[in-house]
Amino acid sequence: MTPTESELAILHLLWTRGPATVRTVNEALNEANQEQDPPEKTIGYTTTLKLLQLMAEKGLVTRDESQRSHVYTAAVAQERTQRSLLGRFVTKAFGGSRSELVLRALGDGQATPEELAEIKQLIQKLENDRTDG
Amino acid sequence: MTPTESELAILHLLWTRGPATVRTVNEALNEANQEQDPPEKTIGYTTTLKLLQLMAEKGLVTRDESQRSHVYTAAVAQERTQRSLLGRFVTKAFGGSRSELVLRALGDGQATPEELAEIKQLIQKLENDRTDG
DNA sequence: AAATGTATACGAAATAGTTCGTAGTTGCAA
DNA sequence: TTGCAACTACGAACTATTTCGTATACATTT
Repeated sequence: MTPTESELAILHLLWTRGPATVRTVNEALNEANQEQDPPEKTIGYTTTLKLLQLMAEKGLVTRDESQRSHVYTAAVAQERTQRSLLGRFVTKAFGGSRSELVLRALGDGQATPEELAEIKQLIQKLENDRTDG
Repeated sequence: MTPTESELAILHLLWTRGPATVRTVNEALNEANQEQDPPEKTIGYTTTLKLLQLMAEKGLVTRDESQRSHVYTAAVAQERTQRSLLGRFVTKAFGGSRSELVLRALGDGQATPEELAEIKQLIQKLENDRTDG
């Protein structure tokens, strides 16, 4: 089951901050929205609640109802989800070419030297794996 | 103006194949859909027509009405559009981390040696630019 | 125990995107 | 000059997603 855009924003919060209540998620979403330029409209509490309820139905999150404030936890793995979304995205936006996507991602001068080094290492490893095996 | 998913599929055709009529676009879309697994439902002619009309209104394409069959041309640059979509995507799916996205894109063994070499070259160039300038 | 604040549940409106039927036009071939 | 095939225009249905109002329950404070 692939998350919608709003659902993804919530998943990302749960992945990075761990399990959370509706209120926590809602506040975090709105904080993130305010940091945008231009800032987005504030999201109502019940909107976030409804989204989390739908996500629970879909199996994207689980919830612990033992407390009055239910606690939601991401139920899909970050890596797997990102891979799947990336696959979709690269198909739609780059005609399936991963390298085109990577070139575009690196090609606007946003990447730090550390990031570049990290990626270079990964490529090295991939090339070695190929010649070894 | 940022294209929807369907609009993007059309833009991609126009970018790679150049200006086209509704019929050409429609047939190309359906060909692409059939190659999928599982194949998608065939898209009706008037659906594609309507999409192109909406895209023209939004300024995503221009059209030449001098012939009976109007000819549509992409009106937004591929690189600029891809950058903008990529920015959105990396924010939503990777919390803004470009390198995470790149690692994920390269890390599943789908990239060919040629692609890897190409990317290595780009990194080299980026690093040189940095030390030079 | 009443009032208040904070929860969940859920229907339904609002919005965005996609799809197509139908009407009307145009060009061409019989 | 009639008929057919292919075209555009456009309203409206349909789907998916997001948003929120309202009802109701629970816990805490007064």
